[in-house]
Amino acid sequence: MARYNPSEIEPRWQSYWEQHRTFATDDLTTSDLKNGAQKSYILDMFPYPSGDGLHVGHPEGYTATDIVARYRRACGIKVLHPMGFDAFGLPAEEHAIKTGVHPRIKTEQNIAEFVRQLKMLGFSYDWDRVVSTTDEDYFRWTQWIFLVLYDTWFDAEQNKGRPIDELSIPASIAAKGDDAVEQYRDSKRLAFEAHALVNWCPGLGTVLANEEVQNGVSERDGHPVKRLPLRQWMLRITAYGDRLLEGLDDLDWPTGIKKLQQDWIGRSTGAEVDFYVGDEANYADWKAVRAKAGFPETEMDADGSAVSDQQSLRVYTTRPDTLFGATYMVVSPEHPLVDVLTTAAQSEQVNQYRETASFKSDRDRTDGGKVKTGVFTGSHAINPVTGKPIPVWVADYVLAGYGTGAIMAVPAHDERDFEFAKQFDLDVIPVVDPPADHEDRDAILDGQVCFVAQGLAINSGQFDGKTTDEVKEAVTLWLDKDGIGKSAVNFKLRDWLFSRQRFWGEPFPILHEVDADGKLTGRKRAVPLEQLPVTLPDLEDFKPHGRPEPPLAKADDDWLYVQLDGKRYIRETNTMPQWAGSCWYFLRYIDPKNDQHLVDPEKEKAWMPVDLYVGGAEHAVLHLLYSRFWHKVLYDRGHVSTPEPFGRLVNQGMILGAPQYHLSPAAFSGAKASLAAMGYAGVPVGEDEKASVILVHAKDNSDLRDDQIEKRKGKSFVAGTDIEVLAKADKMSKSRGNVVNPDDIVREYGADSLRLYEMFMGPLEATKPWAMEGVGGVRNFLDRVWRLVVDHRSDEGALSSALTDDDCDEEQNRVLHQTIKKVTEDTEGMSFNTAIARMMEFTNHFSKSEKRPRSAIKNFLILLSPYAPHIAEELWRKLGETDTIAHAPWPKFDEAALVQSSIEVPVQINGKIKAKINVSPEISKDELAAVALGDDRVKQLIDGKTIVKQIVVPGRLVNLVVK
RNA sequence: GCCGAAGUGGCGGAAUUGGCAGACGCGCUGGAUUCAAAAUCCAGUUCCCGCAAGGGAGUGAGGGUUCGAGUCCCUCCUUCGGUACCA
Repeated sequence: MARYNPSEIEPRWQSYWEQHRTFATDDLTTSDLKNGAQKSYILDMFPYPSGDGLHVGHPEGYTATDIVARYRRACGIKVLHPMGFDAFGLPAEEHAIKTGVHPRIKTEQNIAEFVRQLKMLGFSYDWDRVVSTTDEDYFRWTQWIFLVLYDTWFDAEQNKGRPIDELSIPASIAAKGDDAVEQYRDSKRLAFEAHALVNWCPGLGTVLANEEVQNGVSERDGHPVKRLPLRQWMLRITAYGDRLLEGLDDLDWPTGIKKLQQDWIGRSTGAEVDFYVGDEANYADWKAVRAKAGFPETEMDADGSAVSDQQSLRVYTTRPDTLFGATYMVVSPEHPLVDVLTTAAQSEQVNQYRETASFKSDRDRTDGGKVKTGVFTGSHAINPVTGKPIPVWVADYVLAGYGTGAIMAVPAHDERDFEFAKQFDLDVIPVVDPPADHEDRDAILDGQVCFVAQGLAINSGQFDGKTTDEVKEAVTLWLDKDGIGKSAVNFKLRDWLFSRQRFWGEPFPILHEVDADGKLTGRKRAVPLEQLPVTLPDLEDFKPHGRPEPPLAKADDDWLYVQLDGKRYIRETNTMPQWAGSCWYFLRYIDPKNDQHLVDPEKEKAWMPVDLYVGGAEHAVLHLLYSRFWHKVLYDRGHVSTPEPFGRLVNQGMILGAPQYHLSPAAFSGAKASLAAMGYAGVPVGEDEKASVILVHAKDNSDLRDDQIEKRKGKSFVAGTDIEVLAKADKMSKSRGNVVNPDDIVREYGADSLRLYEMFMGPLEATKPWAMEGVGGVRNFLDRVWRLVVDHRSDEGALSSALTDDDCDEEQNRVLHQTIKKVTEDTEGMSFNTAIARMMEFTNHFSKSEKRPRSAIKNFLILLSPYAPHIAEELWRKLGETDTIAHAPWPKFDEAALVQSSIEVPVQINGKIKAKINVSPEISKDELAAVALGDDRVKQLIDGKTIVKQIVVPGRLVNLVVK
């Protein structure tokens, strides 16, 4: 058979690469780099090995990186291009609960399937470096890094993490004894324990991840989810807020992703202000004390909430300039001072309100109807600048976890406060005068409309007439001097809740001391490093035990209890979240088998940072932020050499299903009968406003074809009817029936076609719909490439008789070198779609040639090889080469071959193209103008008119402006 | 609501960044080859008027800058993605 047959050649080359270890990573040391070697670490976001196998979205990014990796190798650059699996996670555990099969078994099966599919696509990974986050050899080091976090405190002065034993202990604490010292240390560690709310689902008897809770009910069975406080491990990512923000500046990342991270970190500047809430009679005394002693530091409790002096209520505001307009205050329902503030008369109402709020999830509180609720505490605070008493309310529009959990409300200049004030009829005092031309100025000054922008101060005593910025500064200074306020910085970023009450995750390497009666003493210690990893216990079954403790608590005492240095300990039973393993996997690829270090420092220095990181935008914030955080801690502690892990980041766009014909549910029910008569049925998808019905053939649920739709006046209708439909491409999903399986594509068209098609669809970053005809299109191209070399009519696979050892003619040479140039530039710029288009043009040109010089074809095959490696290898071999094409050096283009003896230049008259002239490419400006004016058609058109202006751009165009 | 990305033929998309709009592919039309088909090859294919030569319009809408705008500026519309009271 002489036909192009990918199902025969692809597996053959895949096993060739595997046997010859063609893509084993080159050795690389820092001295190689000093001697001029170039390196490139090309990384894919590793997949979660789901039971569904690979979908077509995976190969998109993987093909892109594979092309770059193969291209750079061909350019002589040392390449590290690994793959692995992010294999901890819920689905395997759910599967285990259902079937009793250990998650490890299911996970290994899934990984094996992923590996099969990845190999089937011919990616040039170094398979010797595969890691899985679930391997004990791997998570040993995840636990090790956790212990680094546990052993680190953040020195705000040096702005870096330091070993905990370098933390100086205040004398007052040292005086209280060892336990106090240890508690003090614990309160500063980057990994610390605190009480936080978990989603407990009594119906399922299990704790749920946030993703599993929707609208306050369990996503799986619809049971309501309760929020329970549980002891949790937290990571102090907030300490690195500034560093994470500043680090973004030097990264070659999409600006959109940087912005998302900036917004997520959410740094704001403003002031903290204390409002006196004590007995009015003592206000003067309090002020006097403050003026003398100054503004006390905000002290944090072990769980991160602010400690108060009980006499004052501390707020955070970004608009200290509006302090004169603060007409009431609000504290969050969880605020520690609520009980103190609530008067006896109000206590029933307040308690009830807090109770209701405690059942609401964060989502419930913030989602849905924006109607604000709240209760008056009965107390008043004193506005420090006006000296007037203002009421203090409890309301859940103030979040406990941000700022101080309390606000001064300035309804005239804050939308939320304004809304609340209108609802509860509270005072609105404008203190910022909008610009005179503001359309609502009168209403704003009358307190009828809220104004949040900047202006000039009014109703603000000595500050009247100053600008917002001036007042901000002046008020903050004034408060500072009186010891009742201070400038402050806040982050939206919260500390990272790091523990999960699940089985299938990394166990924490932490031991809690127990006394002789088995009671916790409150003391804990790290598992000694040489005892890592802490492996998961063998459990009989994985069913939830009905209590909100982690499943590991069900383990045998053998696992659970540890004797160490004469003391008895119980193991930590929480497990780490799925993010943990993915925070550092790129380091392990560099040295995957090292059992002494997480990564050999010399190798780490040679390969880091990652030069190209490709993955979906869904990880824009969390994964990338968490990774950067861990990396900075490892950097501070000297374990890695770069402050940032990922130099360049590219987000691949989503691949949508093929367009389908939709109509609204109402339209569908109206037309149901007539559609059924035509053999059509509807598949309802989406919910609420997004609900719609997809039209399909009733007999096999297949989508309608284009010829079953007709277009009239720009609208689409079911052919022969007035039933209007809308063509729309959606995310692939089982319910829509638009999922494309890579196995099917490889079987029908071949892996090279799949790779090529996904790259040809459009720009890598764009969202684009799948079209099966497009796969046929690139397959056509590969067939043509095949016939460039092989005589497809011969049974023995003889080479095409057009092949010759002659040199290229001038035009062939130009086409070849233009192709080399364009493919090189586009591959470097990751514009794969246009590189492929250029290769198609090459193929079209040489297909037509009677004579096809072998040298040109070979050069072309090298250009093609990163894109369609199997066919390139096969034809390379057929042309007599004996080594793999992967070892062929990337061709260079010859600038001289690109120039044409004559080029066509358009001549415009008043901006419209009227003629074209053929000139030499080197023609000067004046000559070009002369040729243009000498052209017959141009002469004719400007005859009798005056040339007002002539624009001559050599090599591009001539434009004559005539009157 | 806010933030981000994007709107170009029947479809996916090109366009050296202000210089020939529609590269390349799909689809479609016609032709060659064939007993016939598949496959292949050749030609055509933005729309409108015209037999043609040619003319006119045209990159979501409207305005502007410019000799010249898909590209820059202003206003608006639509779609997709993200986000959700962060004081």
